[in-house]
Formats: sequence, C-alpha cells, structure tokens
Amino acid sequence: MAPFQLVKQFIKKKLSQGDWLAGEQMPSEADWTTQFGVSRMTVNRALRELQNEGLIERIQGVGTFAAQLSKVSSMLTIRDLHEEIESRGHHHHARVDLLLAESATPKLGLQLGVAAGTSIFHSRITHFDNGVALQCEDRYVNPVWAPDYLNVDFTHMTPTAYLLKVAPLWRAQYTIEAGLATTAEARLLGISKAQSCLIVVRRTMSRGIPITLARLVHPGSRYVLEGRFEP
Amino acid sequence: MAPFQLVKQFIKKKLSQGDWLAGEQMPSEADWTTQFGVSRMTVNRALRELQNEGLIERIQGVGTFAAQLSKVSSMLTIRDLHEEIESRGHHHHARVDLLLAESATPKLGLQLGVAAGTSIFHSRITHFDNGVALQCEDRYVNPVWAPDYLNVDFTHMTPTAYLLKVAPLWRAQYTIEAGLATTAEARLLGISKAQSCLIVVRRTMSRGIPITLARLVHPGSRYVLEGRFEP
DNA sequence: GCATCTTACTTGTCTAGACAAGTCTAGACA
DNA sequence: TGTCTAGACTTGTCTAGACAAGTAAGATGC
Repeated sequence: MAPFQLVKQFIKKKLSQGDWLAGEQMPSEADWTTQFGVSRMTVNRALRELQNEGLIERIQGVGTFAAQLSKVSSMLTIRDLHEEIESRGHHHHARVDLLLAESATPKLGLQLGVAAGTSIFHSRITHFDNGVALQCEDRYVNPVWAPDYLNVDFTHMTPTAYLLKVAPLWRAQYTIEAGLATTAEARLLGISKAQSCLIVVRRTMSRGIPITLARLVHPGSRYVLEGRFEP
Repeated sequence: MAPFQLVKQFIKKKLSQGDWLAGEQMPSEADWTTQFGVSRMTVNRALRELQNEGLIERIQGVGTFAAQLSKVSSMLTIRDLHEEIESRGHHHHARVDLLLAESATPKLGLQLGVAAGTSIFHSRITHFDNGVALQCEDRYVNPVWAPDYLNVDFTHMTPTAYLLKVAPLWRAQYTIEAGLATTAEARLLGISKAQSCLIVVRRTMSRGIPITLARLVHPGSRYVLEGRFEP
C-alpha cells in the first residue's frame, strides 16, 4: 500500500477507536512526518483526504482536530431503476402507456423553464420487475436537448438513460414522500387506490436549463429505498 | 484563487459545456502543465479532485477521459430532525411516550448484537414542529455504550444527539418506505390509521458494535424528504 | 496596565525532479 | 506471418525545500 494510504489508514483506525475526543487537538503534520519518516506532502495528502471525508477538521495556523462526528449528515444513494433491477438478477421490462407532445401549462412551463403553450413531451411508463409493476413514471421533458424523445423505444431504454446520453446530468433536485397514487396510476400499477405509495419527484438540469420533471410512484408494499453511510 | 483551483474550475467549466463527449479522451497532465505554466503536481491535484467528484475517469498508462455522467448515482442527505426544524425557524419539542428497559427478543437481540434476554433500552418519542406531530420515533438502544440512556431528558435533547455524543457514528444503514403506522403510532401522531406514512428504519453501528435501531414514522401529508445532487 | 511587536508554530500551497507502474506501438527478429 | 522487445507516453506517487497565511503566546516599550 502506498505510504499516504498507510498514514491515512493508521489515523483512521485510531479515530475509530476513539483515541481523540471530538474536538480534541491531534498531532501536527510535522509530528506524523517524523513518526512515519515520510515527507510532509505525504502526510498532508492523508490528512486532506480525511478532512474531505469529514473525519477531521483543520484550521490554518492552529492545528488538526478530531471532528464532531455528530455533524456528519448521512447520505442516501438513489440508483437508476433499470440498473437496480438487473443487479438483483431480475428481469426488467417497461410498458409505454403514453408518449406524446403537449402544450405546456403555465405551472409546467415555469418548472421546465419554457413559455406557457410551448410544446413539451410527456411520457408515462410503467416499469416491471419480473413481471410485477414496481414504478409508474410520469415524465415531462424539455424538447430543447431531446428533440427525438418521441421516437425513442422506451421498452429497450429507460428515459433516464436516454436523457443522460443526450444531456449530461449537472444538477438534480428531489423530494421523497409517502402518499396515494392517482386513479390512473393505481390502475396502471394494478394496485388499490388506498395503497400507500412512495413518491419521488425529480427535477434535473443540464447546461443550466431544466431538462425533465419526473414523478415516480412506487407501491409501498413492493419498493424500499435503501442507503448506508460510512465515513 | 489558488492555481490548482483555477485549473480545476477551468476544466470543470469546459466539462459542463460539453467540450468532451462522455468517454472521450481529454488532454494529459503534461498538456495542462504547459498550458497553465504550473507544475505537474498542481495539475495532478486538480484532476484527482475532479476524479473524486466523479466528473472524469483516469486510467494509469492510458489517459484521462470525460466520465459517463449517467453512472453518477445521486445522493440524498438525511439531516437530524431537530436541526432541520430549527433551521426552518420553527420550534421543536418532543414528548416522551415511553422510556424503559426491556428484555431483548431473539430478533431484536440479533439486530443489536446482544443475546436474547439481555436488558435493552426502549424509547418512544413523538417530535413536534410548531406543535404539529411530525415524527414518531420508536427506538431500541444497546446499553453497552449508552448506560445512562434512561436518565436522559429527551425533551431537551434528541436521542440521536445523545447517542452521537456517547458513541460516534461509524456506520449507518437505512431503509425508506411508504406504509401505514401501527395503531399506537397513529394515536400518538394524531392521524388516521389509513394515512400513508413515510417510514425510515435506521440501524447504526459504532466501534464495530450495533448501537441503536430506530423506526421513524412520518405522516405522509406533513413530511417530505428533500435532496439534491450537483457534481 | 496596556498596546504593540516578535517569534514560533500551524496549515495551505507550489515547485522541479524523480521513480514506479501500466499501456500502446513500431520495429526487430525468428 | 507471428512474436518479442524497446521506447514513448500516460498516470500514481514521493521527496526536499520553499514561501504564504493564519494563530497564539511571550517580549518589549510606553
């Protein structure tokens, strides 16, 4: 293992053992330099990476301190549904329920950054995991970067994959909530209207302009988001 | 701005403009070195940080390539409820509905890493945002690192904050799903039993042993998880 | 007593050079 | 023709030294 990684692992292990209380001052770069017999840049890189991981705090002119790990906010990774299903070894297929151009309402136009009345694309696709409906995806697309959207075969490629190909993702906003599917969505998913659903609304931007607005409805009994956090 | 940051920003801007297609080879470190008149280590740091952010891929002996941004999996930050409420300028208060020691069932013991029958702590706390019930927190705690758990005043400190103080967080696993509250939870939250709820189950470990298992139930009509992603 | 300066120590960054390790290609060779 | 090798080029890392910038504490002068 490379020297900077040795230093990093050594300090990380001591941190995980609680060798320093939260906020306590740790040895300086010079200390580690002499202890390990490596140059300061090597120690510096190890400490900088630990800082990026949120495990230590460094203040110029003062020193290095064990971080308040309570401040670490956990992260949840959201994966593409197609990849997720395939990685479980299951079969994914999609049914295109709707694919057309519409005139943007004032509200939709605002969210997609186009004038009301502009022609925008609208798709509604149901995704199946081994034949079981797992997600109903209602999506509006800004035609600017995806003029061919209506001609794509979405039974072989997810809208997400297509859009990422034509317009690289540079910003995304989400909300995740529990709620009920609309009548149409419940019918497409083959569930009762009273069934709790996990609803993800995602808005993505690319090159500074909004690309797509998606509402992803998952039956609560069939879908669970999983995440983990480790420093 | 420091030279390495100038280089980084310059390349980042070109990437966001789509100057290189996904997977296309980019200039080498030596190229940037001559273009900017800085040393190779400076360019190297800029590129390494871009790599860590997932914007480029580097292969030893081959070169640097624009990343397939479609592979970037988005992240969702989960914040502490108390901080979240306070940061909205609202008032947070908690009601302790239950706080006692119990004998671990076999299933609970397994998840907390203790033998069945061991005495473990159990708390049920309802959290309010400006007087509105926002979360019912059902929590089991391993007494090993938190022997004083039963004596803490949880109307003034959240269990999360207390546990992070006595046992720094080193690993966490989550699931997020939509479902229904139990009868007891619905009563504590003051909602109908048929109301959709966002349910987060979180298991945390510290120093290699499980610390706590929490089930957080939020009324779907009152609580939304928000997240964003930007490279 | 108080303000100011000096000194020591810290982190942040850059440099020029060096070697290692991986990949690819063109040419030598059988 | 097929195989091997030497060189060129790439990224990965380390070094020893240097200067900048920030902090803190002690020394100095009033």
